[in-house]
Amino acid sequence: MENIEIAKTFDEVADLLEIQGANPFRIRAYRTAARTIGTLNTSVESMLKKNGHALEELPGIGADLAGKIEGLCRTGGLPLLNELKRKTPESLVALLRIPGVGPKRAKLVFSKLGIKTLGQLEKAARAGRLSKLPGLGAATEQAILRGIEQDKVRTARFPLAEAEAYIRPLVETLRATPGVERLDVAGSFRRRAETVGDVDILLAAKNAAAAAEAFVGYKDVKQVLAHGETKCSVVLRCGLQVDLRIVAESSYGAALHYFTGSKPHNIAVRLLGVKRHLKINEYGVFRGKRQIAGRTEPEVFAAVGLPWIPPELRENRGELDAARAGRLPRLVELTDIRGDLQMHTTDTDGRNTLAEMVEASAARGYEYIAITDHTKAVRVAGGLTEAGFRKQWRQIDAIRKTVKKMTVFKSAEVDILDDGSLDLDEETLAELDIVLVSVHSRFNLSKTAMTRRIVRALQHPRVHVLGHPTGRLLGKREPYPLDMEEIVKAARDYGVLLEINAQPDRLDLNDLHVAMARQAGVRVVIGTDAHRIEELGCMRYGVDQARRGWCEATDVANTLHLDAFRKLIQK
DNA sequence: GCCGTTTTCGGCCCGACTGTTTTCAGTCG
Repeated sequence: MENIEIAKTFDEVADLLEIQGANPFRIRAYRTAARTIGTLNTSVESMLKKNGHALEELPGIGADLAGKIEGLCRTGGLPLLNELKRKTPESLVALLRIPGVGPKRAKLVFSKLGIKTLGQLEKAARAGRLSKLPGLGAATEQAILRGIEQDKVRTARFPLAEAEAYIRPLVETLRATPGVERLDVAGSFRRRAETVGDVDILLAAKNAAAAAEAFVGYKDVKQVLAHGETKCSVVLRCGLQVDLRIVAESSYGAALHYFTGSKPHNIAVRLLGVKRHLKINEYGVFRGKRQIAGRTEPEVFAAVGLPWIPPELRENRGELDAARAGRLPRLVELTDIRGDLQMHTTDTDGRNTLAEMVEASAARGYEYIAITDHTKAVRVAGGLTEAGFRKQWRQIDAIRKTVKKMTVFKSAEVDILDDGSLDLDEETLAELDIVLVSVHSRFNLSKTAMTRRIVRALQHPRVHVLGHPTGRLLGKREPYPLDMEEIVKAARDYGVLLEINAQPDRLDLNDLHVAMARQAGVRVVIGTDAHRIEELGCMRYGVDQARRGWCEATDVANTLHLDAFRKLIQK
């Protein structure tokens, strides 16, 4: 059983327990455990194989939950979940998705009206039967109906880059509003998560009411969900929800910390506060009624004895322990990047010529780039034959004579065929400076077969980089099944770099896999996979992902200067 | 259901907005 399945099972247990009105702390225990298991970077099954009691070492998992996880792995089922489903239809869980419907109301409509599904809820709302229930009125009924409509067209989470595009003009509007003194986009956006569900904006203003007005009156606001004195919430036309919080300057740091999250990180920090008899909220750090910190973010951390922690690490995945021990990584930065190791040209499916890509890359100040056009198996991209590459090399040789400041590596994104062999002959492979390999077909192999296929490719002595290792497209295509622990091990054993593909809808490896590679001592390389010159700018999203995986510059191969990088790729 | 530098029992992070219940529950983040 995969970790993610265990996490989903526990979340479902928590949902059903909530509807049944169980002890909130018991519910929280299941949610915490779900998150812990879901973000673990080794599989539970392999942990159990090594040590039967390893699970109990995990924070928030005691004897009981460890036993349940073990049972899940052994039998594939959980008796508690079956028991809960017997009492409460599992279809009720879908009702919790609707804004305005929580566990209490789900239980209420089920017990009073026999409603079990979203469809039945909609019907009851249209018939005005919800507003007759105690505690519900016409306004709530309408809100629920709107929520159901929204749910039908609900777009998935937004890739970070897309959210950025929608938020930038809103932020400019707010900054230009008279009286606005400070403004930050917080939340998962500031943590540089690969996707964001909503966007949190924090600001300090002389005139809070005017700032709130400017926010709810923004031209692209479709719907105002809440409009209070310090808190507003809207949905933009694009479907993105944006929350605004307005605080005093004296609370700004505490609020920035609070709204940056993540929630589990905040809870962990607040617990540290509780141990020191401090109360931490979005207004500051308080001893009794006296505020002792909160104007700046570093003050908040200092109050619980910690140095400032970069937002990308705030996921409660060990950053507090690392901070306490003085072992926070010095995260890689965009300015550390000296080269881009994946890009395409008009010779295959790129939109700019080789010369244009080279010129634009040089303008970014890179020391080196790799031209990685597709090979012939990728027909839709017009992949090159061996002869095609030789023709391209003549162009590169010519460019090398004129472009002196930047090295252009002859490279290719060589297709990994079904059986793990490579889509170029040995002679051509041997003449490439860098061999990047990746999978573009037969995504439906079994986990075992796909893992074997890729490991075999990594064993090839000419291979330097594994491109977009899991093949996912955010919101469009799931990663193909893969035993990432095996892939990382193979990368280490055969000296292959793992790519962080910086395309905003790939970001592949994900943050957890990056951390896994780093822990195994496998270097990553960040490539933009640019298909046009504008996409060379995606590098920063790849750097964000590396930072979320705790990477320092030394963990990222393309932070090396040219000479050191050349040495690294000598196999 | 978890956990322990006050505790193996009795705690468990904290606050805003909305609607409707005339004082607060439910929901949300």
